[in-house]
Parts: sequence; C-alpha cells; structure tokens
Amino acid sequence: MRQTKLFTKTTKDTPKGEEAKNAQLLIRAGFINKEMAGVYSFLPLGLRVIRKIEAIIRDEMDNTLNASEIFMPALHPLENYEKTGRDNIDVLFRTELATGRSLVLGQSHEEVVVPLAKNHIFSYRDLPVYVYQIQNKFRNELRAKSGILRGREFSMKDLYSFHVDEEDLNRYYEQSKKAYKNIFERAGIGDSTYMTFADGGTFSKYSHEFQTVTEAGEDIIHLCSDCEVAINEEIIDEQEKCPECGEKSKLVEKKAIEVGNIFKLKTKFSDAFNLTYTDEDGKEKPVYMGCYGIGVGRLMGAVLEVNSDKNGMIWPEEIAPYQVHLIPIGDKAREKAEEIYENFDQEILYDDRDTSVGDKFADADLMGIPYRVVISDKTLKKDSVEIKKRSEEEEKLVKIDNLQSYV
RNA sequence: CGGGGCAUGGUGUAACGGCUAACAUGCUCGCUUUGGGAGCGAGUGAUUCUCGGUUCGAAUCCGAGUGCCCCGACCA
Repeated sequence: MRQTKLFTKTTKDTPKGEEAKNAQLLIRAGFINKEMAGVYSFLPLGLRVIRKIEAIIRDEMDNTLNASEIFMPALHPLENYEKTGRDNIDVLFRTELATGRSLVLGQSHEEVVVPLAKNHIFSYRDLPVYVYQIQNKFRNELRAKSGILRGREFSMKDLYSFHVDEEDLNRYYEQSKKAYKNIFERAGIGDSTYMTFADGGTFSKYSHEFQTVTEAGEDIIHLCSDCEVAINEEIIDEQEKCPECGEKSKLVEKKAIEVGNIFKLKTKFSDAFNLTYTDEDGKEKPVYMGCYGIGVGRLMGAVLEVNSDKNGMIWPEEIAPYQVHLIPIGDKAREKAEEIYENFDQEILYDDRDTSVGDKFADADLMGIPYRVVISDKTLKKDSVEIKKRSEEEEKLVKIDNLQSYV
C-alpha cells in the first residue's frame, strides 16, 4: 500500500479526553476514530489488524475446533429474551419495529442460536455440532471506558457447541482451552494471558476466562506463580488454593483484562427453548451446550496495552497491519524503492510521501509495523537496505537481492 | 446510577469581567531542504458546547441541560 493513498492521518497531539493507552495510540496513528463514547470506526490500518485477528480465530475455530461459521442478526425479538428471563438485564439496547413489536440489539446470541438449532438438531445423529460467528454486539454500558477495551458496540466471536450429554460437552470444553491458548499466543499476548477460574453460574462450579495481565485491566486475578493459571477475585475466598497445584502461598494479585471466556451452559438455554434430541433408545433428552467468546476489538486493545513504547505501537507479526514499512530517503532511493515495492507482495506499506525523514521515522515508530526497511543513497552504495525490527534497537544492512528472506 | 474533573479554529492549548479571542500544529501557495516530527515568506481556518440569567460590557460570573474523561457501582 502506498502511504499517499492510505485513508489515514497521524497526529502528534494526544487526543483530549483519552487516557487509555490503546485509544491514544490508535487515534494518534489513525487506526481508529471515535464516533462517541464507546463507539469507534476502524480505519484501514486498524481494520487490517482486526482482519488478521479474525483470520487467526477462524483458523482455530475451523481447524482446531471443527466449528462452522454462520452469521446471525443483530436485531432480536424480545420474546426470546422473555423465555430465558434475560429481558430485564440492564445492558440491553431496546428498540421496536414500526408495528410496535419489541426488539433488542443482540448483546449475545443464545436467544437466537438455540431456536436456530431447533431446526437442525433432532437426533443423536445430529450431534455434536458447533457453530460460531464474528459479529458486532451491542451493550448499553452505563460507562464505556478504556478506549476499545469496553465499548457499547464491539466485535465479538461467539461459538456455541451442542452435545448429547455432559461428558461430550466436557471433552469439547477442554479442546476449546487449547484453541484459545493458540489464539492468544498467535496474537502475541500468550506470555501475559492466563486461563483464569471464574464464576460458573448456576450449574457449574467454574467457568474459565482468559485474562491478559495489564494495569489497564478491570479485573483482579490471583495468579499462581507455578502453574500459569489464575483465579478471578470474584470467586476467591480466604481458603482458596491454586486449583492446579493445591497451594495457596503462591498466589499473586494482578490486574487483568478478560479477552476470552468459555462457559458450560449445560441445559440452561436448551430447557428455555425446549431444545431436545432423540437418543438411540428413542428417548427424548435435553441438548447440552457450551458457549465460548472472544472480544476481537478488546483483544486488539489488550495487545497494545501489553506491547508499546514511548514512540508508539509494537505489533506482533501475525496481527500487524503490514509486515514491512518501506522508507526511501532521497530521489535515487525513491526509484529503487518503487522497484522493490512493485515486486513485493501486499504486506508492505510504502512511505512514498514527500515529507521529511524525521516525519517518516516518527510515523513508522507510531504505527509499529514489525520491519522498517530504509533505503537511501548511503545504503544504495552497498546495494543494500537497512532493516530494523520495531521491537529492537539495532539495525542491519542487508543486500537488496536478499531482502525477501529477511522479512 | 453515585462522586470528581473538563468543554475555545480540524487537532492540542492560552486569554484579570473590558481593544479585532492569542499561540502551536494542521491545511493551501511559493522558494529552499532530505538519516529522527526541517527553514523562510504569504494565506486559510471560531456562533468560545447549548439554552437561560447577572452586567454598561461575558470565553471568563451564576443556573439548567448536553457531551467527554476518571473513580466507584454494574458488566449474560
């Protein structure tokens, strides 16, 4: 992408009234634009990051968890929520049809996916099945906060699994932990993201959250220094021990942001809609369910809270908007840069702007693309370019012919 | 929803109740410049959030509303 064609502007000024690091950086670098509190537009660079995160999620959903992608509506009939008793939760956005029929904007999709499943699940032969979607959710938060970490409209992946019994649900639930671990590792926050025991609701002792340790977090978790697991403060008591190793002395308090959550619904929603199947003996039985969420935009924000420095963002390679930021200095270098750009693939952002070197470097640091490639008269004399990783200080000269193999 | 703070060109800020609302940045044009947010010159850009009040006079004081940020509560 040529930077002169990019629909984006950067700014030196920190946006007024944005204290969250993720929002400051994303707005300054032109990745997002605030429409109102808790509601953001995603601009080309920000959208590319979102798409990369989604690609990782889709890969793990499709290949690790054998799930099928669907797309459900954001408009839901209120009656479905009356059936589950969730019609009075306070984050529900309410609206209505011209006819007066009451609707809500979807904040989650159990009320839609379960009636949908009733058309597809009749027999034990139809189970298990897994469906997921990536879609915007709407929650009328009393207080949106922390940039894209808690918005009123936000993108979320939600997966729903359907099983013949609790045992099969447990099997899949364990498998989902692995997929989630893969996702957060690939997104570059594996080292700071911990599986966390949390409230399991009416039927289960625990659910599991995936919490990324950061000061920008909203939750307190108690992290076991040995086991790489944590307990959410909401369920901790004086006697609590690490659920993995059984020790309690090793628990350390940390602030963290919940980037994912897996939950055994069991028959709670199947019962509400009478979702059942017929087993081998011709007996009618309830379907067991699990649900599994990941906040896509929140994950993007969490990455920045963990990964940035005073000059700007530092994107992990797999979710970076581009892999290479190509910067020419001088007219001769520009000719060569054009040539390199034309022969490279789509993963290059080419700073073809007519502006000063310092301006280009500052923007490159701000945008945080993993590899900065500078080409100038100086490097051309050696038939080379200079490569610098955003996450490192040192730069190195590389022959132009060998460039492909370095990035 | 309770508490606190803020609201001035596109952006970030300044301005004792008193002159044509200032500075920086951005943007446009010209010249110059090219290894860390370049220089000079000329331009452009504002209903000082809204409504009401006090006053000879309000960006400034008072009231209400709205919006934004932070703390708390809330967060299937």
